[in-house]
Amino acid sequence: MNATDDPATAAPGLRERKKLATREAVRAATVRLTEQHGIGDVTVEMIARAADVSVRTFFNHFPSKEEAVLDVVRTRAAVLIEEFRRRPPEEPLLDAVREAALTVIDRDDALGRVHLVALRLVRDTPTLRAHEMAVLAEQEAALAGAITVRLGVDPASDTRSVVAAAAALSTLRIALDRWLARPDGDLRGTGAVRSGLAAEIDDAFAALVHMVERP
Amino acid sequence: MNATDDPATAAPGLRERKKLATREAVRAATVRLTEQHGIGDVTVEMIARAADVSVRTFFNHFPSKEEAVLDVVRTRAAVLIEEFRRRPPEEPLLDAVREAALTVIDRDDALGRVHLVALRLVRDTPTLRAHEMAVLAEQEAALAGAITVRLGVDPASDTRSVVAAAAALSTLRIALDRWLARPDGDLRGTGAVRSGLAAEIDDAFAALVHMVERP
DNA sequence: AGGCAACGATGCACGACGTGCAGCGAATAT
DNA sequence: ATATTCGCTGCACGTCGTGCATCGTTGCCT
Repeated sequence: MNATDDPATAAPGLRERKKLATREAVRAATVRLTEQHGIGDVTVEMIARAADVSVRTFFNHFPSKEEAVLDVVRTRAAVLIEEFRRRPPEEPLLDAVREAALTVIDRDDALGRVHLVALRLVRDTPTLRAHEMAVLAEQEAALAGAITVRLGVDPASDTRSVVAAAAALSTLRIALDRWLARPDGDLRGTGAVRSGLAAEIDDAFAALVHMVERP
Repeated sequence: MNATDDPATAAPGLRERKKLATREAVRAATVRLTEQHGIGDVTVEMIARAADVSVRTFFNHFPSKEEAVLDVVRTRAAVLIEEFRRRPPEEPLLDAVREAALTVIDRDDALGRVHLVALRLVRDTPTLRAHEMAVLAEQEAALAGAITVRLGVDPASDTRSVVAAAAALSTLRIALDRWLARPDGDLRGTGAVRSGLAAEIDDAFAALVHMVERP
């Protein structure tokens, strides 16, 4: 056990850093090769060679190539929920979701490029979209839990939270898709990215409200 | 070519019927074995033996065991959209979706038992849930198209239809899940099934409206 | 009826996937 | 300095999914 600090805030240590490094190398190689050849024509062996690790090591970090690409999505979704939890409780639900999403954008805006490529891959490749939906389904439960806390209702047998979580995530997904479809909104400065995506989110949420209010 | 009739309404012919029969046998065997051992501990070879076909034949009908189970979901979703298309255009959107869903229930209520088991399996098995989400993502596009037609708007660059489709399917999925969670609502008469599910659907849609209107 | 074309079922081969297991060597704790 | 933890690696093995050639049945045509 580390003598200096709590494990969460502690300096990662060399071992940990190396581990993270290889994981990153594997992830990057997967995204790059998938971008070049399409996920179907990439073998794990190719990825391993490109990342300069053994095949076995690849599987030590990810259960499949798809998951390696999806790692971005999973992380983003987790962060989104985390941010949502710290929004002020008096804020309207949809606003809280919206702001949480924008905060996520601001956070890894600097990472940018690689993430964008991965997100586009997920958006355009059927196999990856399928896996994305699976990830979102997992996070739907987590978000629903957070909403029950926010509303102060009984976690079990509460329909509202689950429906709200599902609707919110679906809407955000569509907004992100639409934004990714923009031909130019690639490597803008931070401000442009945020405002561009914010516009799409507003648009999508407006559509949701419109559907309910105007049958 | 069949001399008597249009191919769609024509008598299927022996070949076709045999094909359907084996497909059904395979599907049934998959569901049954999965129910017994869990999808993880079932091999395609086991299924093939149980259905009395070759392994190769299995893959001629389904690309994986998961898809064999998911076949129910895929069919139901397709029928749902078909029914939605024939709802009167002046009907409110959510009502149309609701009625279409109920019509689907009425349709294969008689098939009942096997379908219920399959749906429960999908609901409880992570792997199958993931595949379900993938199927729903496909159907989301189809439903969005149908909504586009209904609203008479431009299919491209219309956010409302996609958002509406996603929200509707998510809500229906949750309603179905909740209904499947009922311990007793298994093999009731037609009326009970319909009303039971109808109640869940109303509940879920109400939750959706509630979320939007009461932030 | 008889022969020909269409088509589903089958077996075979092969590459890829994913996991359990054991050994090695570097990082870390004592 | 020594013991221990832990990530990386190679190996073996069962399973998956597909292309290909073949066989037998069904359906169509004259």
